[in-house]
Amino acid sequence: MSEKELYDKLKIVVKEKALKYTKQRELILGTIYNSKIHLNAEQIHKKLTISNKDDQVGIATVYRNLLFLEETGLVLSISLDNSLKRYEINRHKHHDHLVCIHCGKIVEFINQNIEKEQEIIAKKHNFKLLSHTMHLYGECKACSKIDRV
Amino acid sequence: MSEKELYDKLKIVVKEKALKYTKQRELILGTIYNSKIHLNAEQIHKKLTISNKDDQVGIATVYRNLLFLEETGLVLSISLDNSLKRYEINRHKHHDHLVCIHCGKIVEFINQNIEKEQEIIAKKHNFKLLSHTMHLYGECKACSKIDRV
DNA sequence: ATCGATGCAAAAGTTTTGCATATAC
DNA sequence: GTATATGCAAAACTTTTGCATCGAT
Repeated sequence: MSEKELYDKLKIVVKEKALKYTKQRELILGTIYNSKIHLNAEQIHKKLTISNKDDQVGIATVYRNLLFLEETGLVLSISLDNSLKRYEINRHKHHDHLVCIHCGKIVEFINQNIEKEQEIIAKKHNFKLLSHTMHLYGECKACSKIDRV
Repeated sequence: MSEKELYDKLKIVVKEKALKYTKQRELILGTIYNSKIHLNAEQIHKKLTISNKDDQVGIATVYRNLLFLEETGLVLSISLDNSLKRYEINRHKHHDHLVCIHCGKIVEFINQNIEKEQEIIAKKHNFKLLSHTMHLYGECKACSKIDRV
C-alpha cells in the first residue's frame, strides 16, 4: 500500500464518520507509515516536532489521533514487555513479532501451525478465540556478535 | 509449593544476597501467592491496606519489592494488552495465557507443538530465542452466555 | 456558520526517587 | 552498630481532559 493509498483510506474513514480530514491526522499516520521501526506516542511526537518546525503538532493531538486511528483499524498497536505501546500500519496481514532484546529490531512472521494450535487450545478451554499476541524475544545475528558484560 | 516453602525460598534468596528478610517482603509475596487472580501493583497494595490495618505497607515498598521479586525470579509479570503489569508466583513451569476479555479470567496452558514451532521460527530468522509471551484473547463460556449490547 | 479538531496547560494515573527513620542482622 | 528497607512526600513520566480558539466542511 502506497502512502497516497493510505491517506485515501483515511479520507474515506473520516468521511464515513462525518469527521474532518486534518493535516495533523495525515502527519501522524504518515509518520507511522514512513518509520522503519515501530514508534511509540512520544517518538511520533518528537519526529513531528523536528520535521515540522512550521506546523507544530501537540502531544495531546498525537494521543487523540492514535486512539482514533486504532479504533478505525488503520493502525495497530503492540505492547511489548517493559516498554510503551508501539504503533504500526494495519496491512491486514495478521502477523506476530520476533523482537531483539538488544537492538529492538522487530521481525514480523506468521505460522499457520501455531494459528491452528491456538484455535484448538481455545476450544479445549471453552473459549471463543477473538485475537492473540505472540512475542518471541531473542538475540538477533548482529547483536550476537557484540561482546557483552 | 506451599506458602511456607515459598517463604523459605525468599529467605534463601535474601540471605544469598546479604539482604534483609522483612515482614513487608513476605506480605507482598504472600499476597501474590494467595490471590486466585493475577494482581497488579495497586491491587496488591490495596489488599495489604485492607488486611493489615496495624502494619501498613507503603506503595513505594510494593513497587520496590515487585521489582526485587521479579529480579530474583520468585515472581513473574505479565503485560496484557490495555492493562497494567500483573504478577504471578513463578512455579518454574513455563506456560502461556488464555484471557477472557470480559471477566479477565486467565487460564494457563502450555503446548509443545507451539514451543517447537517458535524455535524453528527464531532459527529461520537467525535469532537466538530467549523467551516469549503468547496471550490468547477470547470469550469464556460463562461470559458467552451474557447478552451484550 | 457549524461542529469537530487542535494546542495549551492543568489534571490524572502510574511508577520512581530522596531522605529521614526504622529495623534486620 | 551498620547497612538495608521502609514510609512519606515529592518528583518524574505517561496519558487524558477542559477549554478557548482554529479550521474543515
